[in-house]
Amino acid sequence: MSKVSPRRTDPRTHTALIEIAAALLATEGPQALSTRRITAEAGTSTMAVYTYFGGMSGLVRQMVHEGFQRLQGHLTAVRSTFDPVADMALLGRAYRMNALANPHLYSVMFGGASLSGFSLTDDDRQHGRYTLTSVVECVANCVAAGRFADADVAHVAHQMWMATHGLVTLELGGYLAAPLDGEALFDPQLVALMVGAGDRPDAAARSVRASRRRIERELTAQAG
Amino acid sequence: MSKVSPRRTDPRTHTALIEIAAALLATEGPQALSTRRITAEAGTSTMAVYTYFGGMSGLVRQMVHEGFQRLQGHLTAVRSTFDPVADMALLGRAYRMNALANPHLYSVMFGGASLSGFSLTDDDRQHGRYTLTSVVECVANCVAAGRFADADVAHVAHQMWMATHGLVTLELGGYLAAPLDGEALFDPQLVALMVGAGDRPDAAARSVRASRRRIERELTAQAG
DNA sequence: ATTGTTGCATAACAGCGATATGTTTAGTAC
DNA sequence: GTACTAAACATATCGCTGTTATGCAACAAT
Repeated sequence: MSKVSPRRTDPRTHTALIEIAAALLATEGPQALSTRRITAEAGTSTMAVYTYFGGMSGLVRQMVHEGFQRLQGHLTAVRSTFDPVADMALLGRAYRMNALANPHLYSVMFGGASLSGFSLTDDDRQHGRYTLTSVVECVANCVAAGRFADADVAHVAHQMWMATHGLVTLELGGYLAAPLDGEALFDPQLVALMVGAGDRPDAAARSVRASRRRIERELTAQAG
Repeated sequence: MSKVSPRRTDPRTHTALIEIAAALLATEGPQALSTRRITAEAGTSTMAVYTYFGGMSGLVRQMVHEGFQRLQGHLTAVRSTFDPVADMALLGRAYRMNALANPHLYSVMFGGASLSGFSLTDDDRQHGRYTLTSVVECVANCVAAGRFADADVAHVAHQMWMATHGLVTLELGGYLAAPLDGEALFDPQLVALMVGAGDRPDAAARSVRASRRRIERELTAQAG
């Protein structure tokens, strides 16, 4: 049982490969993702992809996991306030902004876009389902505050997720042409669903509208 | 000015290539779509793809157009009845069934899944937007029948489309695990949106539930 | 210093879409 | 009926892809 610790991998190369791949995916799209492009920009040989990730699929998987983590970070960054309906609007908007900021990555994460032979495993999807936990909590807050009808919380959260996901994916697919763009459709969509969830129409519209100030404040704070 | 009509293409080979490609996409997924696989099964050389479609992108584009045509056929097959809200539920269900029957094709049509270098053009998307016309008409019927509030018809139709599209894409992506599968979520999702569109909650739930008989009848009629 | 284990570069392989080149074939003109 | 033309199509090839076999270099343990 001789324990031999041979040459170790360089963690900087590991992160560099992921970052280069993510940048390539974001700027030039899925077509540009190739072992040769990535490793050339990283200054290594194509073998690095295999020693560090076991292949192209492994690298894509790491990117997807980071994408899930970033999304979750954006969602948990939305604080719970006295107005849970406005919180819900902010959650949806954060979800949409994250998707618009990384459209190709979002497609791989949720759209099922097969990228270089990569396909989601059930384990990967489990990371993605954490998306829902923030929404479930928010719906529970809405019910607790007496704003939503006391329906199945998980069902309502799924409705919110599906509606926002549908809006985002159609928008990314280019199917929401001006002047009916995603921004103009986002509020009515959320309001309609909230009304369906038991909120009174005028209250839902008012609270979504009222959340705009928080939204703009947080966006400018993030940019500055 | 001698008019010479040279050798013409064989329309049977044309349709055969598309059908083989569609079958391959449906059974083995996007990875199986290659000029060599398709032409080998068709008994021709790879050049056939280029003479008939100008390349792989052209063949995929033809498949997508046929997919749009079939979807439109399924939607227009939903007849308008005295209950436009139930019609809306049937429209959504037809949309979902068509997507579940051809998941990979649906991803290419709406998910923006880049397939062998193919990407949708604005012209292609215009075919896809015809999806909305059936929904717009149905919403207009709902408003005319006094079932929906007199809001922007196009906005409401977009909401219906986005919600159904979101449910379908998440379902295709494997994100709706049992027991919260798409079937269990479909009705609540539609009811919530219809309530948000101005329908009374109990009436919306009742009409969606009432449409089940028509749905089952038409499905069994289609199967038999 | 020797040895064992691993990182990683080089070169190669099978498969991909696309193309250049040559052959075959169908349709017209005479 | 024959000659001609232009497109259909096959063959071979190119540059690209992910992947792998091979070999060498580097580092830890003994």
